[in-house]
Amino acid sequence: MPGAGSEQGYRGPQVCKIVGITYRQLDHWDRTGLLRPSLAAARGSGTQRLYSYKDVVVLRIIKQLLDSGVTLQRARKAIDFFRDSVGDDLASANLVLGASDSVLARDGDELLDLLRGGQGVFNVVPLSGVVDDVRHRIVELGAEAHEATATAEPAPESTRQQHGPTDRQARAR
Amino acid sequence: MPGAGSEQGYRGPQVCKIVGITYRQLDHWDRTGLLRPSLAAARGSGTQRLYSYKDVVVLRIIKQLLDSGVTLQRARKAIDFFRDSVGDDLASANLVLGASDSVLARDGDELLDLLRGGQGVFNVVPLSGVVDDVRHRIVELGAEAHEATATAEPAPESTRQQHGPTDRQARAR
DNA sequence: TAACCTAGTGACGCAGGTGTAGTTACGACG
DNA sequence: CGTCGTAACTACACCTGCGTCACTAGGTTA
Repeated sequence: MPGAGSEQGYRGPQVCKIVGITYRQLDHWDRTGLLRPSLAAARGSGTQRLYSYKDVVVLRIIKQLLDSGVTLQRARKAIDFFRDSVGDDLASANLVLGASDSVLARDGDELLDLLRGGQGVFNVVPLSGVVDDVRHRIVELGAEAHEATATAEPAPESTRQQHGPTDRQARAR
Repeated sequence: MPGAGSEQGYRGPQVCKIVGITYRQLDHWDRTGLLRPSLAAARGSGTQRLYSYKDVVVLRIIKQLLDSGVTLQRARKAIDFFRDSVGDDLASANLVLGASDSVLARDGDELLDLLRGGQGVFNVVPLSGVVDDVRHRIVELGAEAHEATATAEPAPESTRQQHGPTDRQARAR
């Protein structure tokens, strides 16, 4: 076991443990384009995928969507939207999925407006919760998964930026 | 076409139009126990299923869940909960589905508490919206679907009961 | 009673998502 | 340079949720 530090990002099997999915799923999601490792793709049997910290968060979002009974298809659309409209400030708001579109709601009021306005079903993903969740899971496994502590992680504090009085609201589809 | 009034409830193909699903789906959902017609079950090729008004509303809920990308599996659990905990006062609250349990949230505050408290994904179904929705759809098709105007319908007004200051909150699983 | 319309039934098939298992190949170490 | 561990690849199979289509059987009307 060589000294950690040279590696960046997380490798496939490790990601599975952190996120709580099977390797088969991770593989399938890569091949079908749901989410491919942004640091290093697989290039044959002997190689290995390398996922960034953000990748892990996104994967965890997908996992939670699945757990709550959302289709992979719907998750795909949600992730597409997420990638387009969320920058590096993960945990900034709530991701709200309607029947045909996705929205970012910054605070509770916006959320209530959305829920009151539309007559359909909404799937709500509290992003900050997911980010905290991922952090905990990494720490818990940290003892075992000694190597590959990511430099892609945006430093332990910076994720905590609270939402200001901005009223921006992205929308897609 | 005999004078309407002798019949009660809605027959299969009609329900499909109102709810917006295919006959195959309705059939499948009956056979697999998701929702069977509460007024009359099918008893052979020549017979016909008879659905109550509440059945139609529930079916519409399922349909909207599907549209928003929720699995049939999850919908099954949701409907089980719905049947157990919602009486005849449909449209009373919001049906909130978490990863492992279902909840009825009466007002916006309860909703926000739920969303803030849990760190998972939530699927929110505004029941009053669904009831209105069904009503409109029946009216729209009413001109064409002349027959079988249900007596199971709880009279055009009585559904509108507003939620009082009660703080009951059912929960399952 | 024969002809029809309507609605439920059965069999078949397909696609997506995933488990299982065996195979292959990179990279490290002796 | 051979061996080994690990991770990715391939093939197969299964299960759910339907679409399609041909078939069957009440009920009604002629």
